[in-house]
Amino acid sequence: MSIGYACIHLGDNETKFSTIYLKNYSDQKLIEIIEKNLNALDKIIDYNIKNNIKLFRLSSDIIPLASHPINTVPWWDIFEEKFNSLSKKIKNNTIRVTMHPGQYTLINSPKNDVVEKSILDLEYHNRLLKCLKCDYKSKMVLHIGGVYSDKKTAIERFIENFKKLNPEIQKRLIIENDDKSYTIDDVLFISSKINIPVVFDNLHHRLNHSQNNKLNEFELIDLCNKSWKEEDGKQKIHYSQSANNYQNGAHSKTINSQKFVSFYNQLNNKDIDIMLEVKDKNLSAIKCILLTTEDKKIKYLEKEWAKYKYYILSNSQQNYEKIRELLKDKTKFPVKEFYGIIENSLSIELKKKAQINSLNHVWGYYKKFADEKEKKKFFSLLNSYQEDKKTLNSVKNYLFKLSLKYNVEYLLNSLYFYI
DNA sequence: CACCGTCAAGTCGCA
DNA sequence: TGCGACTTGACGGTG
Repeated sequence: MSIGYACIHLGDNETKFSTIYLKNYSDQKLIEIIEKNLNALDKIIDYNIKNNIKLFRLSSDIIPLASHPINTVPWWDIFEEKFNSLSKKIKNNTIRVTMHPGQYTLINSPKNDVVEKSILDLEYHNRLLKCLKCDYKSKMVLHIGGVYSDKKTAIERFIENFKKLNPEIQKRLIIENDDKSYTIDDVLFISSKINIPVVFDNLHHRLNHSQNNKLNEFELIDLCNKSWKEEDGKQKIHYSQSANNYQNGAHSKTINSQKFVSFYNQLNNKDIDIMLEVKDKNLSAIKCILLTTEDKKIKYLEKEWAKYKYYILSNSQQNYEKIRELLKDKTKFPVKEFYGIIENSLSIELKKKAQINSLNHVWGYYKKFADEKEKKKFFSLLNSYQEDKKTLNSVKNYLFKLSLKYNVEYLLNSLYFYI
């Protein structure tokens, strides 16, 4: 079983993907951006290896404007060497990569041009996976698409258009229930017709399910399991929690560890891959991996603590002390308590006065290095923030710059500037 | 350098 | 008929 995250990586600015707009398009610029993005991907893969994250969704944005006619750059040739080295890393570390074409990729649209463009987009996704020499266990997840005021016909169109796809794409595609139109019943029905795997998404299911189906989510996961064949690899599901309330499909800031563990336990040790959909991405992936690992060593929690500690300190002195106490006994592995306290700190919205206190606190780390000009600048920014003339982020950004300049490692390696 | 409107693409629901 | 939500961050023009 693997737990993974989607596309974006937190905690390192060099792993950010860049893009290009039509207005400013040039081949040269595009090539530079692709190179930058592949290097970012490389760093993300390294991070995933280091943190034992074996499941990862590649961003569709690695190649900007990938299926747009303006882009005629043969990037698969230009970056062949880079792709080869990436593919080795992925393979040697048995990472399963997947992709998820976006909301505009619709093979069941009644409009021909929409379908044609969608097929081009699917071809792009397949091509990228091929460049990385991924086998057919590397899947592309697709939603069914629109309803177009006639669901039955829209489903038929999906099935008919699927049958016309390139067999390579057919072997990669898996289908997922969505939060508005197609329930898990609909998706299982389509799967029964075209014989491809089904991804169960728990949050979409909660927001959109048929009243007739009395099965609970774990029984449905079992049902979906039957759609996965040997050559498809392990069954994959999407797991997320909603940000605020049951009406909203927006994903939560972080995974609540109690809820996750309860869900996980009800899976009864089934060997399936869980793709997390959550705003804090890799952070929640590591959390969920540690919450469920058999390898219960306190050093993993200590490593996590090193990343979180300055943020927690800036947010809650009390929680900071609690965790220090918690990690004293080196023979234990208090993972649930640990993340419980972290989550508590993350949920605290600091008042301005407390924010200023914590900014002052962080400033303490540079005091020794910073010159008079930098000191002046910091306090002027702080003052502007106090008077609502500047945002909190502008002060934080300045401190981040100082961290880079003076290479204050413990702050650069911490999540203080990223969460 | 901070701020903020805008960005390739589709569909749906609602004013 | 047209616009915001979906979900999202990054680009890049502006002041």
